[in-house]
Amino acid sequence: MTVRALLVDDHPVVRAGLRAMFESFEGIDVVAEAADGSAALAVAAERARAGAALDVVVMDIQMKPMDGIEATRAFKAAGGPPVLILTTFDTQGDIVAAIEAGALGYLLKDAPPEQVQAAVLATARGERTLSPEITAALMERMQRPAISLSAREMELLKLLATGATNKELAEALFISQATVKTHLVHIYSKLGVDNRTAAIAAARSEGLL
Amino acid sequence: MTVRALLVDDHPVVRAGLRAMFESFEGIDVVAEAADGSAALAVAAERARAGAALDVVVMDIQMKPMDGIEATRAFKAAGGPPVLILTTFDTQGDIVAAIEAGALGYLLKDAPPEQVQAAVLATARGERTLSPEITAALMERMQRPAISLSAREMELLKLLATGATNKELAEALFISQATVKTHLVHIYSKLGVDNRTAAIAAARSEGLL
DNA sequence: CCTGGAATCAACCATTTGGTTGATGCGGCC
DNA sequence: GGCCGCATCAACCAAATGGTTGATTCCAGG
Repeated sequence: MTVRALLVDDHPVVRAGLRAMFESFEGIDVVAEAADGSAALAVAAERARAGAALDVVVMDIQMKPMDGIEATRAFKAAGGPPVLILTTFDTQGDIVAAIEAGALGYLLKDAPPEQVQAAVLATARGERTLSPEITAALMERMQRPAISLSAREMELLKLLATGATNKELAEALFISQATVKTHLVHIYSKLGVDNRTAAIAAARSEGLL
Repeated sequence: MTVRALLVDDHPVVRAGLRAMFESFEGIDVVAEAADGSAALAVAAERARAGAALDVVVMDIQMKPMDGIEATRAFKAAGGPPVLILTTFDTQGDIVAAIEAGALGYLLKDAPPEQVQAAVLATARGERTLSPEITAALMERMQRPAISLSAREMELLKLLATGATNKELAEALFISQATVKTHLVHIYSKLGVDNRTAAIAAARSEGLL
Protein backbone atom coordinates (compact mmCIF):
# COMPACT_ATOMS: atom_id res chain seq x y z
CA MET A 1 0.00 0.00 0.00
CA THR A 2 1.46 3.34 -1.04
CA VAL A 3 1.59 6.38 1.16
CA ARG A 4 0.01 9.61 -0.11
CA ALA A 5 2.34 12.51 0.63
CA LEU A 6 2.09 16.30 0.40
CA LEU A 7 5.31 18.28 -0.11
CA VAL A 8 5.44 21.75 1.41
CA ASP A 9 8.46 23.92 0.63
CA ASP A 10 8.88 27.37 -0.85
CA HIS A 11 11.73 26.17 -3.08
CA PRO A 12 10.65 24.56 -6.35
CA VAL A 13 14.07 22.95 -6.50
CA VAL A 14 13.58 21.16 -3.21
CA ARG A 15 10.08 20.03 -4.11
CA ALA A 16 11.39 18.62 -7.40
CA GLY A 17 14.20 16.88 -5.54
CA LEU A 18 11.91 15.20 -3.04
CA ARG A 19 9.49 14.24 -5.79
CA ALA A 20 12.29 12.72 -7.83
CA MET A 21 13.61 10.82 -4.83
CA PHE A 22 10.19 9.44 -3.96
CA GLU A 23 9.29 8.53 -7.53
CA SER A 24 12.27 6.24 -7.80
CA PHE A 25 10.97 4.46 -4.76
CA GLU A 26 8.03 2.11 -4.26
CA GLY A 27 5.77 3.09 -1.41
CA ILE A 28 5.50 6.88 -1.55
CA ASP A 29 3.19 8.73 -3.89
CA VAL A 30 3.54 12.51 -4.01
CA VAL A 31 -0.02 13.57 -4.65
CA ALA A 32 0.39 17.31 -4.15
CA GLU A 33 2.79 20.19 -3.51
CA ALA A 34 2.41 23.53 -1.78
CA ALA A 35 4.70 26.53 -1.43
CA ASP A 36 3.64 27.57 2.07
CA GLY A 37 1.61 26.58 5.12
CA SER A 38 -1.72 28.08 4.20
CA ALA A 39 -1.63 26.57 0.72
CA ALA A 40 -0.82 23.22 2.34
CA LEU A 41 -3.83 23.44 4.64
CA ALA A 42 -6.08 24.25 1.71
CA VAL A 43 -4.80 21.30 -0.30
CA ALA A 44 -5.17 18.92 2.63
CA ALA A 45 -8.72 20.06 3.31
CA GLU A 46 -9.68 19.53 -0.29
CA ARG A 47 -8.13 16.07 -0.35
CA ALA A 48 -10.01 15.12 2.81
CA ARG A 49 -13.32 16.29 1.31
CA ALA A 50 -12.60 14.23 -1.79
CA GLY A 51 -12.24 11.13 0.36
CA ALA A 52 -8.54 10.69 -0.44
CA ALA A 53 -7.02 12.07 2.74
CA LEU A 54 -3.24 12.53 2.91
CA ASP A 55 -1.13 10.05 4.84
CA VAL A 56 1.79 12.37 5.59
CA VAL A 57 2.91 15.98 5.16
CA VAL A 58 6.61 16.71 4.52
CA MET A 59 7.19 20.32 5.45
CA ASP A 60 9.91 22.96 5.63
CA ILE A 61 9.87 25.52 8.46
CA GLN A 62 10.92 28.78 6.87
CA MET A 63 8.12 29.84 4.52
CA LYS A 64 5.91 32.82 4.01
CA PRO A 65 3.25 33.88 4.57
CA MET A 66 2.54 30.93 6.91
CA ASP A 67 5.57 29.06 8.23
CA GLY A 68 5.86 25.36 8.94
CA ILE A 69 5.44 25.65 12.70
CA GLU A 70 2.13 27.44 12.44
CA ALA A 71 0.96 25.06 9.75
CA THR A 72 1.93 22.05 11.86
CA ARG A 73 -0.08 23.44 14.74
CA ALA A 74 -3.05 23.90 12.43
CA PHE A 75 -2.78 20.35 11.07
CA LYS A 76 -2.59 18.98 14.57
CA ALA A 77 -5.58 21.02 15.75
CA ALA A 78 -7.64 19.90 12.76
CA GLY A 79 -6.80 16.25 13.31
CA GLY A 80 -5.01 16.25 9.96
CA PRO A 81 -2.27 13.98 8.66
CA PRO A 82 1.01 13.53 10.58
CA VAL A 83 3.74 16.08 9.85
CA LEU A 84 7.42 15.42 9.16
CA ILE A 85 9.55 18.56 9.37
CA LEU A 86 12.35 18.59 6.80
CA THR A 87 14.50 21.67 7.11
CA THR A 88 17.99 23.07 6.81
CA PHE A 89 18.52 24.26 10.34
CA ASP A 90 18.89 22.52 13.63
CA THR A 91 18.59 25.43 16.04
CA GLN A 92 17.24 24.21 19.34
CA GLY A 93 14.49 26.79 19.25
CA ASP A 94 13.14 25.50 15.94
CA ILE A 95 13.26 21.89 17.06
CA VAL A 96 11.46 22.55 20.31
CA ALA A 97 8.89 24.73 18.57
CA ALA A 98 8.23 22.07 15.95
CA ILE A 99 7.74 19.32 18.49
CA GLU A 100 5.54 21.49 20.67
CA ALA A 101 3.49 22.31 17.59
CA GLY A 102 2.87 18.61 17.16
CA ALA A 103 5.31 17.49 14.47
CA LEU A 104 5.86 13.72 14.52
CA GLY A 105 9.33 13.85 12.99
CA TYR A 106 12.20 16.27 12.39
CA LEU A 107 14.89 15.70 9.77
CA LEU A 108 17.63 17.80 8.17
CA LYS A 109 17.80 18.37 4.44
CA ASP A 110 21.34 17.10 4.24
CA ALA A 111 20.16 13.65 5.27
CA PRO A 112 20.80 10.85 2.76
CA PRO A 113 17.84 9.85 0.57
CA GLU A 114 17.26 6.50 2.30
CA GLN A 115 16.91 8.25 5.63
CA VAL A 116 14.39 10.68 4.21
CA GLN A 117 12.33 7.91 2.69
CA ALA A 118 12.40 5.83 5.85
CA ALA A 119 11.35 8.84 7.89
CA VAL A 120 8.43 9.61 5.60
CA LEU A 121 7.13 6.04 5.83
CA ALA A 122 7.60 5.99 9.60
CA THR A 123 5.76 9.28 9.98
CA ALA A 124 2.89 8.01 7.86
CA ARG A 125 2.64 5.02 10.21
CA GLY A 126 2.40 7.41 13.13
CA GLU A 127 5.89 6.73 14.47
CA ARG A 128 8.10 9.48 15.84
CA THR A 129 11.36 10.11 14.00
CA LEU A 130 14.34 12.27 14.92
CA SER A 131 17.62 12.31 13.05
CA PRO A 132 20.76 11.75 15.14
CA GLU A 133 21.80 15.42 14.94
CA ILE A 134 18.39 16.50 16.16
CA THR A 135 18.40 13.98 18.96
CA ALA A 136 21.82 15.21 20.01
CA ALA A 137 20.67 18.82 20.04
CA LEU A 138 17.63 17.89 22.10
CA MET A 139 19.61 15.84 24.59
CA GLU A 140 22.05 18.68 25.03
CA ARG A 141 19.21 21.01 25.79
CA MET A 142 17.72 18.54 28.28
CA GLN A 143 20.93 18.18 30.25
CA ARG A 144 21.15 21.87 30.96
CA PRO A 145 18.36 23.02 33.29
CA ALA A 146 16.40 24.76 30.52
CA ILE A 147 17.12 28.46 30.45
CA SER A 148 13.75 30.16 30.56
CA LEU A 149 13.29 33.89 30.67
CA SER A 150 10.08 35.50 31.87
CA ALA A 151 7.92 37.25 29.29
CA ARG A 152 9.11 40.64 30.44
CA GLU A 153 12.72 39.55 30.31
CA MET A 154 12.23 38.35 26.75
CA GLU A 155 10.86 41.74 25.78
CA LEU A 156 13.95 43.38 27.18
CA LEU A 157 16.22 40.88 25.50
CA LYS A 158 14.72 41.51 22.08
CA LEU A 159 15.10 45.25 22.40
CA LEU A 160 18.57 44.75 23.83
CA ALA A 161 19.58 42.94 20.66
CA THR A 162 18.60 45.97 18.60
CA GLY A 163 21.21 48.00 20.42
CA ALA A 164 19.00 49.93 22.82
CA THR A 165 20.55 51.65 25.86
CA ASN A 166 19.08 51.33 29.35
CA LYS A 167 17.42 54.67 28.93
CA GLU A 168 15.82 53.62 25.67
CA LEU A 169 14.72 50.32 27.18
CA ALA A 170 13.11 52.20 30.05
CA GLU A 171 11.25 54.52 27.71
CA ALA A 172 10.19 51.77 25.33
CA LEU A 173 8.77 49.63 28.15
CA PHE A 174 7.41 52.45 30.31
CA ILE A 175 9.48 51.50 33.33
CA SER A 176 12.31 53.19 35.23
CA GLN A 177 15.95 52.62 34.47
CA ALA A 178 16.22 50.99 37.89
CA THR A 179 13.78 48.32 36.79
CA VAL A 180 15.61 47.86 33.54
CA LYS A 181 18.77 47.18 35.48
CA THR A 182 17.03 44.69 37.72
CA HIS A 183 15.71 42.78 34.72
CA LEU A 184 19.11 42.86 33.07
CA VAL A 185 20.79 41.44 36.15
CA HIS A 186 18.28 38.59 36.13
CA ILE A 187 18.86 37.97 32.44
CA TYR A 188 22.62 37.96 32.91
CA SER A 189 22.42 35.50 35.74
CA LYS A 190 20.10 33.17 33.82
CA LEU A 191 22.40 33.23 30.80
CA GLY A 192 25.56 32.98 32.84
CA VAL A 193 27.12 36.20 31.56
CA ASP A 194 27.90 39.60 33.00
CA ASN A 195 27.28 42.20 30.31
CA ARG A 196 24.79 42.99 27.63
CA THR A 197 26.76 42.08 24.55
CA ALA A 198 27.61 38.68 26.01
CA ALA A 199 23.94 38.27 26.89
CA ILE A 200 22.98 38.80 23.26
CA ALA A 201 25.63 36.34 22.09
CA ALA A 202 24.51 33.76 24.63
CA ALA A 203 20.85 34.25 23.78
CA ARG A 204 21.63 33.71 20.13
CA SER A 205 23.57 30.54 20.73
CA GLU A 206 20.71 29.29 22.92
CA GLY A 207 18.28 29.99 20.12
CA LEU A 208 16.34 32.52 22.19
CA LEU A 209 16.52 35.14 19.45
CA MET B 1 24.67 21.23 -28.32
CA THR B 2 24.13 20.31 -24.70
CA VAL B 3 25.80 21.98 -21.76
CA ARG B 4 27.81 19.84 -19.35
CA ALA B 5 26.97 20.88 -15.79
CA LEU B 6 28.37 20.07 -12.35
CA LEU B 7 26.03 20.37 -9.35
CA VAL B 8 27.62 21.34 -6.05
CA ASP B 9 25.40 21.30 -2.96
CA ASP B 10 25.65 19.59 0.39
CA HIS B 11 21.97 18.61 0.28
CA PRO B 12 21.23 15.43 -1.64
CA VAL B 13 17.64 16.62 -1.93
CA VAL B 14 18.66 19.78 -3.73
CA ARG B 15 21.01 17.95 -6.07
CA ALA B 16 18.24 15.51 -6.94
CA GLY B 17 15.88 18.40 -7.55
CA LEU B 18 18.21 20.19 -9.91
CA ARG B 19 19.03 16.99 -11.69
CA ALA B 20 15.34 16.20 -12.15
CA MET B 21 14.65 19.72 -13.40
CA PHE B 22 17.48 19.58 -15.90
CA GLU B 23 16.71 16.08 -17.10
CA SER B 24 13.25 17.14 -18.20
CA PHE B 25 14.89 19.77 -20.28
CA GLU B 26 16.85 19.62 -23.53
CA GLY B 27 20.16 21.40 -23.39
CA ILE B 28 21.59 20.67 -19.96
CA ASP B 29 23.38 17.46 -19.08
CA VAL B 30 24.28 16.94 -15.43
CA VAL B 31 27.52 15.03 -15.71
CA ALA B 32 28.56 15.11 -12.06
CA GLU B 33 27.65 16.09 -8.52
CA ALA B 34 29.70 17.14 -5.51
CA ALA B 35 28.82 17.79 -1.89
CA ASP B 36 31.33 20.56 -1.25
CA GLY B 37 33.85 22.89 -2.88
CA SER B 38 36.95 20.75 -2.68
CA ALA B 39 35.14 17.73 -4.09
CA ALA B 40 33.89 19.96 -6.90
CA LEU B 41 37.41 21.10 -7.75
CA ALA B 42 38.60 17.50 -7.85
CA VAL B 43 35.79 16.46 -10.16
CA ALA B 44 36.35 19.41 -12.49
CA ALA B 45 40.08 18.72 -12.69
CA GLU B 46 39.47 15.10 -13.56
CA ARG B 47 36.96 16.05 -16.25
CA ALA B 48 39.40 18.51 -17.77
CA ARG B 49 42.13 15.87 -17.89
CA ALA B 50 39.73 13.49 -19.59
CA GLY B 51 39.16 16.07 -22.32
CA ALA B 52 35.51 16.59 -21.42
CA ALA B 53 35.76 19.86 -19.53
CA LEU B 54 32.68 21.19 -17.74
CA ASP B 55 30.68 24.04 -19.28
CA VAL B 56 29.18 25.35 -16.07
CA VAL B 57 29.23 24.82 -12.30
CA VAL B 58 26.02 25.32 -10.30
CA MET B 59 27.04 25.89 -6.70
CA ASP B 60 25.60 26.59 -3.25
CA ILE B 61 27.48 28.86 -0.85
CA GLN B 62 27.09 27.26 2.54
CA MET B 63 29.06 24.02 2.50
CA LYS B 64 31.80 22.38 4.47
CA PRO B 65 34.65 21.90 4.52
CA MET B 66 35.14 24.26 1.55
CA ASP B 67 32.35 26.74 0.91
CA GLY B 68 31.11 28.02 -2.43
CA ILE B 69 32.90 31.35 -2.27
CA GLU B 70 36.31 29.79 -1.80
CA ALA B 71 35.58 27.22 -4.47
CA THR B 72 34.49 29.91 -6.91
CA ARG B 73 37.73 31.76 -6.30
CA ALA B 74 39.67 28.56 -6.96
CA PHE B 75 37.75 27.85 -10.19
CA LYS B 76 38.38 31.40 -11.36
CA ALA B 77 42.07 31.24 -10.52
CA ALA B 78 42.46 27.93 -12.33
CA GLY B 79 40.71 29.21 -15.44
CA GLY B 80 37.96 26.69 -14.83
CA PRO B 81 34.34 26.68 -15.98
CA PRO B 82 32.01 29.61 -15.19
CA VAL B 83 30.21 29.45 -11.86
CA LEU B 84 26.52 30.11 -11.16
CA ILE B 85 25.78 30.57 -7.47
CA LEU B 86 22.43 29.08 -6.47
CA THR B 87 21.69 29.65 -2.83
CA THR B 88 18.99 30.31 -0.26
CA PHE B 89 20.17 33.62 1.09
CA ASP B 90 20.43 37.06 -0.36
CA THR B 91 22.50 38.81 2.29
CA GLN B 92 24.45 41.62 0.72
CA GLY B 93 27.69 40.28 2.09
CA ASP B 94 27.27 36.93 0.38
CA ILE B 95 26.37 38.51 -2.94
CA VAL B 96 29.31 40.87 -2.93
CA ALA B 97 31.67 38.11 -1.84
CA ALA B 98 30.43 35.79 -4.58
CA ILE B 99 30.85 38.38 -7.30
CA GLU B 100 34.26 39.40 -6.04
CA ALA B 101 35.24 35.74 -6.03
CA GLY B 102 34.42 35.63 -9.72
CA ALA B 103 30.95 34.10 -9.92
CA LEU B 104 29.24 34.84 -13.24
CA GLY B 105 25.70 34.55 -11.89
CA TYR B 106 23.77 34.59 -8.61
CA LEU B 107 20.32 33.10 -8.22
CA LEU B 108 18.05 32.21 -5.29
CA LYS B 109 16.75 28.70 -4.74
CA ASP B 110 13.17 29.85 -4.66
CA ALA B 111 13.43 30.91 -8.31
CA PRO B 112 11.05 29.16 -10.72
CA PRO B 113 12.55 26.28 -12.76
CA GLU B 114 12.55 28.17 -16.07
CA GLN B 115 14.62 30.92 -14.49
CA VAL B 116 17.13 28.43 -13.14
CA GLN B 117 17.48 26.72 -16.50
CA ALA B 118 17.82 29.99 -18.37
CA ALA B 119 20.47 31.13 -15.90
CA VAL B 120 22.48 27.92 -16.28
CA LEU B 121 22.51 28.21 -20.06
CA ALA B 122 23.42 31.90 -19.90
CA THR B 123 26.25 31.19 -17.47
CA ALA B 124 27.59 28.44 -19.72
CA ARG B 125 27.65 30.97 -22.55
CA GLY B 126 29.68 33.29 -20.37
CA GLU B 127 26.89 35.78 -19.74
CA ARG B 128 26.35 37.41 -16.37
CA THR B 129 23.06 36.66 -14.64
CA LEU B 130 21.49 38.20 -11.55
CA SER B 131 17.96 37.55 -10.37
CA PRO B 132 15.77 40.59 -9.71
CA GLU B 133 16.00 40.21 -5.93
CA ILE B 134 19.76 40.10 -6.11
CA THR B 135 19.91 43.09 -8.39
CA ALA B 136 17.68 44.98 -5.99
CA ALA B 137 19.89 44.11 -3.05
CA LEU B 138 22.97 45.19 -4.97
CA MET B 139 21.43 48.48 -6.09
CA GLU B 140 20.38 49.25 -2.55
CA ARG B 141 23.92 48.67 -1.40
CA MET B 142 25.26 50.92 -4.15
CA GLN B 143 23.05 53.82 -3.18
CA ARG B 144 24.36 53.90 0.35
CA PRO B 145 28.01 54.95 0.44
CA ALA B 146 29.20 51.38 0.98
CA ILE B 147 30.04 50.74 4.60
CA SER B 148 33.45 49.13 4.52
CA LEU B 149 35.42 48.25 7.61
CA SER B 150 39.14 47.65 7.52
CA ALA B 151 40.39 44.11 8.11
CA ARG B 152 41.37 44.95 11.66
CA GLU B 153 38.02 46.52 12.35
CA MET B 154 36.29 43.40 11.10
CA GLU B 155 38.34 41.29 13.49
CA LEU B 156 37.20 43.47 16.35
CA LEU B 157 33.62 43.41 15.18
CA LYS B 158 33.51 39.62 15.08
CA LEU B 159 34.89 39.30 18.57
CA LEU B 160 32.59 42.08 19.71
CA ALA B 161 29.61 40.03 18.58
CA THR B 162 30.70 37.18 20.83
CA GLY B 163 30.31 39.45 23.84
CA ALA B 164 33.95 40.29 24.51
CA THR B 165 34.82 43.27 26.73
CA ASN B 166 37.41 45.86 25.77
CA LYS B 167 39.93 44.10 27.96
CA GLU B 168 39.27 40.76 26.28
CA LEU B 169 39.48 42.36 22.85
CA ALA B 170 42.82 43.87 23.77
CA GLU B 171 44.19 40.56 24.97
CA ALA B 172 42.82 38.58 22.05
CA LEU B 173 44.31 40.96 19.49
CA PHE B 174 47.54 41.75 21.35
CA ILE B 175 46.87 45.48 21.45
CA SER B 176 46.19 47.95 24.25
CA GLN B 177 42.73 48.88 25.42
CA ALA B 178 43.41 52.36 24.11
CA THR B 179 43.76 50.95 20.61
CA VAL B 180 40.64 48.88 21.04
CA LYS B 181 38.74 52.03 21.89
CA THR B 182 40.11 53.83 18.86
CA HIS B 183 39.02 51.01 16.59
CA LEU B 184 35.62 50.92 18.23
CA VAL B 185 35.12 54.64 17.71
CA HIS B 186 35.91 54.17 14.03
CA ILE B 187 33.51 51.25 13.77
CA TYR B 188 30.75 53.21 15.51
CA SER B 189 31.18 56.13 13.20
CA LYS B 190 31.16 53.97 10.09
CA LEU B 191 28.02 52.21 11.21
CA GLY B 192 26.36 55.37 12.44
CA VAL B 193 25.88 54.21 16.03
CA ASP B 194 27.35 55.10 19.39
CA ASN B 195 27.68 51.94 21.41
CA ARG B 196 28.75 48.36 20.99
CA THR B 197 25.40 46.64 21.13
CA ALA B 198 24.00 48.97 18.49
CA ALA B 199 27.11 48.33 16.43
CA ILE B 200 26.42 44.60 16.48
CA ALA B 201 22.79 45.14 15.53
CA ALA B 202 23.78 47.48 12.69
CA ALA B 203 26.48 45.13 11.46
CA ARG B 204 23.97 42.30 11.35
CA SER B 205 21.42 44.27 9.43
CA GLU B 206 24.15 45.29 7.00
CA GLY B 207 25.10 41.66 6.52
CA LEU B 208 28.60 42.21 7.86
CA LEU B 209 28.27 39.31 10.28
C1' DC C 1 58.54 62.72 -1.92
C1' DC C 2 54.67 63.86 0.25
C1' DT C 3 50.00 62.96 1.54
C1' DG C 4 46.66 60.15 3.63
C1' DG C 5 44.72 56.04 5.58
C1' DA C 6 45.41 52.46 8.91
C1' DA C 7 47.11 50.83 13.17
C1' DT C 8 49.08 51.75 17.33
C1' DC C 9 49.17 54.08 22.03
C1' DA C 10 48.43 57.68 26.13
C1' DA C 11 45.89 60.65 29.21
C1' DC C 12 41.86 62.61 30.58
C1' DC C 13 37.03 63.02 31.51
C1' DA C 14 31.90 62.16 31.07
C1' DT C 15 28.46 58.84 30.68
C1' DT C 16 26.74 54.32 30.84
C1' DT C 17 26.50 50.14 32.66
C1' DG C 18 26.78 46.73 36.28
C1' DG C 19 26.34 45.14 41.40
C1' DT C 20 24.18 45.41 45.70
C1' DT C 21 20.85 46.14 49.07
C1' DG C 22 16.43 46.88 50.23
C1' DA C 23 11.56 47.68 49.57
C1' DT C 24 6.59 47.34 47.68
C1' DG C 25 2.55 45.18 45.40
C1' DC C 26 0.50 41.53 42.82
C1' DG C 27 -0.89 36.95 41.66
C1' DG C 28 -0.57 31.95 41.96
C1' DC C 29 -0.16 27.83 44.71
C1' DC C 30 0.04 24.50 48.57
C1' DG D 1 -2.74 32.42 55.24
C1' DG D 2 1.78 32.34 53.92
C1' DC D 3 5.33 31.54 50.59
C1' DC D 4 7.38 32.55 46.21
C1' DG D 5 8.23 34.43 41.76
C1' DC D 6 7.60 38.46 39.03
C1' DA D 7 7.63 43.28 38.19
C1' DT D 8 8.42 47.55 39.94
C1' DC D 9 11.46 51.28 42.01
C1' DA D 10 15.42 53.90 44.84
C1' DA D 11 20.05 54.99 46.28
C1' DC D 12 24.65 54.24 46.14
C1' DC D 13 29.07 52.80 44.50
C1' DA D 14 32.42 50.51 41.33
C1' DA D 15 33.78 49.36 36.85
C1' DA D 16 33.33 49.50 31.98
C1' DT D 17 32.55 52.06 28.14
C1' DG D 18 32.54 56.11 25.18
C1' DG D 19 34.61 60.79 23.47
C1' DT D 20 38.37 63.75 22.66
C1' DT D 21 42.84 65.26 21.71
C1' DG D 22 47.16 64.38 20.27
C1' DA D 23 51.03 61.62 18.79
C1' DT D 24 53.89 57.89 16.29
C1' DT D 25 54.80 54.48 12.76
C1' DC D 26 54.13 52.21 8.44
C1' DC D 27 52.73 51.65 3.88
C1' DA D 28 50.65 52.65 -0.56
C1' DG D 29 49.49 55.86 -4.23
C1' DG D 30 49.73 60.05 -6.86
